[in-house]
Amino acid sequence: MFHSMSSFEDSYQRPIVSVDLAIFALTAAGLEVLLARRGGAPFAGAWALPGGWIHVDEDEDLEAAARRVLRDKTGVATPYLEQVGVYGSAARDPRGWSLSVTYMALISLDAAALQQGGNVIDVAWSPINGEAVAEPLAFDHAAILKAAIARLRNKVEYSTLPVHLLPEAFTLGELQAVYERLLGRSLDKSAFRKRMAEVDFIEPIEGEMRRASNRPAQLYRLKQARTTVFFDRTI
Amino acid sequence: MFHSMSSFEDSYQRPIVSVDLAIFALTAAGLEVLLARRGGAPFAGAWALPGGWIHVDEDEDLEAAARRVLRDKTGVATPYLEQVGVYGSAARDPRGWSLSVTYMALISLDAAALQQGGNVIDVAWSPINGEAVAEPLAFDHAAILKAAIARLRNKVEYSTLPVHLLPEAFTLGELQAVYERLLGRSLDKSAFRKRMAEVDFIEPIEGEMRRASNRPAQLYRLKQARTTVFFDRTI
DNA sequence: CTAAGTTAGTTGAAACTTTACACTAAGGGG
DNA sequence: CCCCTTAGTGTAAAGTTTCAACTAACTTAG
Repeated sequence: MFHSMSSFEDSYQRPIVSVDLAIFALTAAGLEVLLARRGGAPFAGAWALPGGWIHVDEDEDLEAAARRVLRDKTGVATPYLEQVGVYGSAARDPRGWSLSVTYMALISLDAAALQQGGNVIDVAWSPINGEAVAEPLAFDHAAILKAAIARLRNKVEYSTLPVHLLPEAFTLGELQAVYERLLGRSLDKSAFRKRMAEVDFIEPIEGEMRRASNRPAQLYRLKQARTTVFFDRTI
Repeated sequence: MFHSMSSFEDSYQRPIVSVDLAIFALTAAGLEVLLARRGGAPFAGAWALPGGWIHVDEDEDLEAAARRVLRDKTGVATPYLEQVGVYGSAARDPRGWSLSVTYMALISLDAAALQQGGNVIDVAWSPINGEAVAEPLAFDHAAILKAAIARLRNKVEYSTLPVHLLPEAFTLGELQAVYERLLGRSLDKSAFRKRMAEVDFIEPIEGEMRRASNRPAQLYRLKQARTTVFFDRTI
């Protein structure tokens, strides 16, 4: 916040700062991340995490900047948003010492309406394979994405975070399926339900059921929007 | 990483970026954090987390900048260092839209040799009481410190992180005492030892014992420096 | 030389949790 | 109206944690 010669504070060269997002959704194919194809240099034509500069006169704070990027690319206004970290070095951007403040967002696919525009010539979902995506990514975005995937996968083990990949109303079976797809292993039904009941973060929607050619299932919703609860054991 | 009109990229006003550190150590009084008293405006005379600008021509990356600040203030070269987050907004610094990249460091008190200099008129350890420090802090450093304390306290529950508050050689009794002081509750000796053995992150130093007027205790060291292991249950 | 005091390190029974799996429930489709 | 499927619950066996007591090894006091 201060340096060794405060009268020189504005003569220090400032790094470039961007806000970049790893926006995750579950599709039929599995976990996918939203990528944007760059229209201009550097890395013109390459895929990258969607992002943008901080608009000093428009963004109140970092999270507002992240929400603006998310809204511009997906049309989604209030998803789960979490800071993953900052990546900064002299080498990561040919234009100079730069800094990427990275957020991850979890959205329900049915809420997204992809948007192009700006300096981006294409926007698309890309399936995640292990800890990466098939396309080579601009800058150090492959490393950033890897960190975001690790964070997401890790939190699945001990939190209610995956609920944000589902639409507002969902059944316990659907929630369990989300956990199982993210973890890559199957879970015991009764243990899963006990854990979810214990942390008390969802509530049944009175009288609403998911109907199919079998016993109907109770629909649930999040108790307080945007809350994540942590278990004290792994799931 | 890119914005809506790339040819304007340099006309966007860049935020101010600093790297600030919450440096923790355990003293006889308990958990303390290192504070620096500001010599110049803004907040001249106020206590703040030690920090500095990124030196674009000197720091290779963010962590190098954090290590430089740590070395300058404490003389410590290779402690445990972890990024806590970025705090950025239009309002947090009167000089304009600014960004604080915050790290927390855990050091063993006996390794530190406090250093003044630069734009700082005093450096001192301040005891942590609950989730704050007695002194009012400059900028939003109280909120940043609160987040760092929460992160530390939380990680004590399920990781081997507290080991970094001890000197290189320590006994299991000393390690348990660190956990107990941070958690504010006592732990069962046999359960504690079982957990530590299970995650296999320390090793006995052959033939070295802590001697006192009682049965001598085996000294241990970290197996690989700077590694933190996570338990899959709370301690 | 020995007894008392202190902390190190181990052991085991009882209480509690988790796991695996089987069971009952409720619908639609043939 | 039987069969199939998925929802939701129950329970015995296996595994973990807790609590507390035990043995070990040293110093100091007498």
